[in-house]
Amino acid sequence: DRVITSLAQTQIDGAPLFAKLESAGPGFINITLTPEYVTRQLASCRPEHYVGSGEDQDKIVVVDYGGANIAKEMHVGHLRSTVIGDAIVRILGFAGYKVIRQSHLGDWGTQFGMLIEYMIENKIIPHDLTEMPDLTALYQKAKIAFDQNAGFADRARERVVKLQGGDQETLSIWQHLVEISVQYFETIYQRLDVLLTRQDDCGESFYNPMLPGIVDELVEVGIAEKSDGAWVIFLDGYVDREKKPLPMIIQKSDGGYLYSTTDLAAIKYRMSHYQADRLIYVTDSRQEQHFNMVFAAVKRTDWAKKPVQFEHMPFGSVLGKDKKPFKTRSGESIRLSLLLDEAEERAYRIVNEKNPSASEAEKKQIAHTIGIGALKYADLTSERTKDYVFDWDSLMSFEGNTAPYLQNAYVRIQAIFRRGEIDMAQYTLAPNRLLPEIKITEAIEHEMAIHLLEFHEVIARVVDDLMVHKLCTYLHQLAAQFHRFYEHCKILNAPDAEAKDSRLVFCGLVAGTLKQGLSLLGVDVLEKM
RNA sequence: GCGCCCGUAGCUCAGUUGGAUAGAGUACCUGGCUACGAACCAGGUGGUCGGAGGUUCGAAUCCUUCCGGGCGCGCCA
Repeated sequence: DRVITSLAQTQIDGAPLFAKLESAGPGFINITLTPEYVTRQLASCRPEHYVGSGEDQDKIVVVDYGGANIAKEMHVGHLRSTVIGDAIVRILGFAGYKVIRQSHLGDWGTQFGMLIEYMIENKIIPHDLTEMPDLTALYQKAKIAFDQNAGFADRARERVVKLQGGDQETLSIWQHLVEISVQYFETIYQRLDVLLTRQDDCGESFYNPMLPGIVDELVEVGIAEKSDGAWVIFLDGYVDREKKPLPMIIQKSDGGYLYSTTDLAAIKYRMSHYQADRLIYVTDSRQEQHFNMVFAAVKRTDWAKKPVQFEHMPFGSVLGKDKKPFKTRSGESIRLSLLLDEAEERAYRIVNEKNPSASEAEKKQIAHTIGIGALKYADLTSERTKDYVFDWDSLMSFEGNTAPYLQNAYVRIQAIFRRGEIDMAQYTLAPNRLLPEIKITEAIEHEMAIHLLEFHEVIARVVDDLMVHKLCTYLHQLAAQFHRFYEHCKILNAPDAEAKDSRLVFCGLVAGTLKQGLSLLGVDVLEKM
């Protein structure tokens, strides 16, 4: 406060240089940054404004997206973790982190015994299964057999033992199933335009060989103990229904391992192999207790060779308009591929209506960009820990706080430069380029200028608290200010050449900020829409 | 029963870490395209911030307690 006050009192020739102070009732003062000060700040903007602060340079962060299950279609929950994870990966990368993406696929365990046993018993040869729908059909049949036929269930569990023991036939079928699933995941990643690729897939099977060593070590150092025949870790503050201490089980009494064991192994591996400084887990909020327990257990080990930050980045469920989990009428999860189809179809209809003269290829491209963009933005714009209500009509109306509103501001700016036959590059930040002078004459320009200067602060906050929606709020405000500016101030027909230049600088800075900001959310901008 | 999260306009959501008269979008009403793209803008209606106490100059925000909702709670992931 004292800094602000002293800045505010700095004057040249009796006029305030940085800020104007006004009384605002007893005990309050208004501090308004002067146009002169804001102009100077904006003029000193460098391209670095758009390439992050670099304060976290060289820090290593591992982002775990949770994992889809092999042999199952992805659904809205996976969309959420993929989109939120992608945004935070981009933002941390922008801020200077070395980011390592990890998709913790569910590619191991009982369900594979079930699938593989079913295939062998029913003489289904792997070669006949080529795409995801083949696997989901198989999964459904195998699941029914598993639930209704106790003999089959036993044989499926034996099959798991064979899989873990490295039995050739079992393993080769398993690899085939994984391959089909991974290819399917990759097509979804590509449709979503996320950074995730199959190189980032690192499923539970990867950690399987490490599990016995993890348990042995924890037993040896006395962190794990035996309870009811299982190896467990007791952690302070966790009790069960009968108020008895609630342990985290790391090895079942039958010798099997659990997901907590796998997560422990993954953390150890990420700390030693990747030298991670920060570990972020993007998963459903229902897993919060699980991760807190795993983190608490890790803190009792000596695995960390330097300070490591563990964070669970939970997100709420997706609900339908009836406030119940977003599902089809028959109660199944909605297949992600169909969801993406619908987003693009709805977008196409609107593009077709608003921009009928565009070529078919252009319409398709625009529909993809705004359809997927709107879908992703909707997932990112609300506070992520809350459940979120999915409503096609408001999501795809493309009015209000949606991705197309932001994209439209960018498109309007492109249209100005196109119409004026002006090279936008002259008005965008680049090394060794001096932008024309900014002259603030209207209140909206003043407001927008201050807001433009706050971009890096917003990024810094999101890097810190991982609340991506703050970036959405920032960008929406910027777009709204631009739309108001656009309605209120003539740009190409500005009163004089200097005003025109100044306003074009605003256009260039807003366009650059919107493009950068949206790209951090994984949303593309367009020249026309 | 224990633990975590939540309750803000009819609906969907923000609220800068305790500041001024609580803000957007949507819906509804009104106005604006012979001016750079109307997927836009301007104005209006709409609130006991779940209830009650407390902390203090000051509370949607912090504490306590009720009411209402969601989720988790030993060998599933």
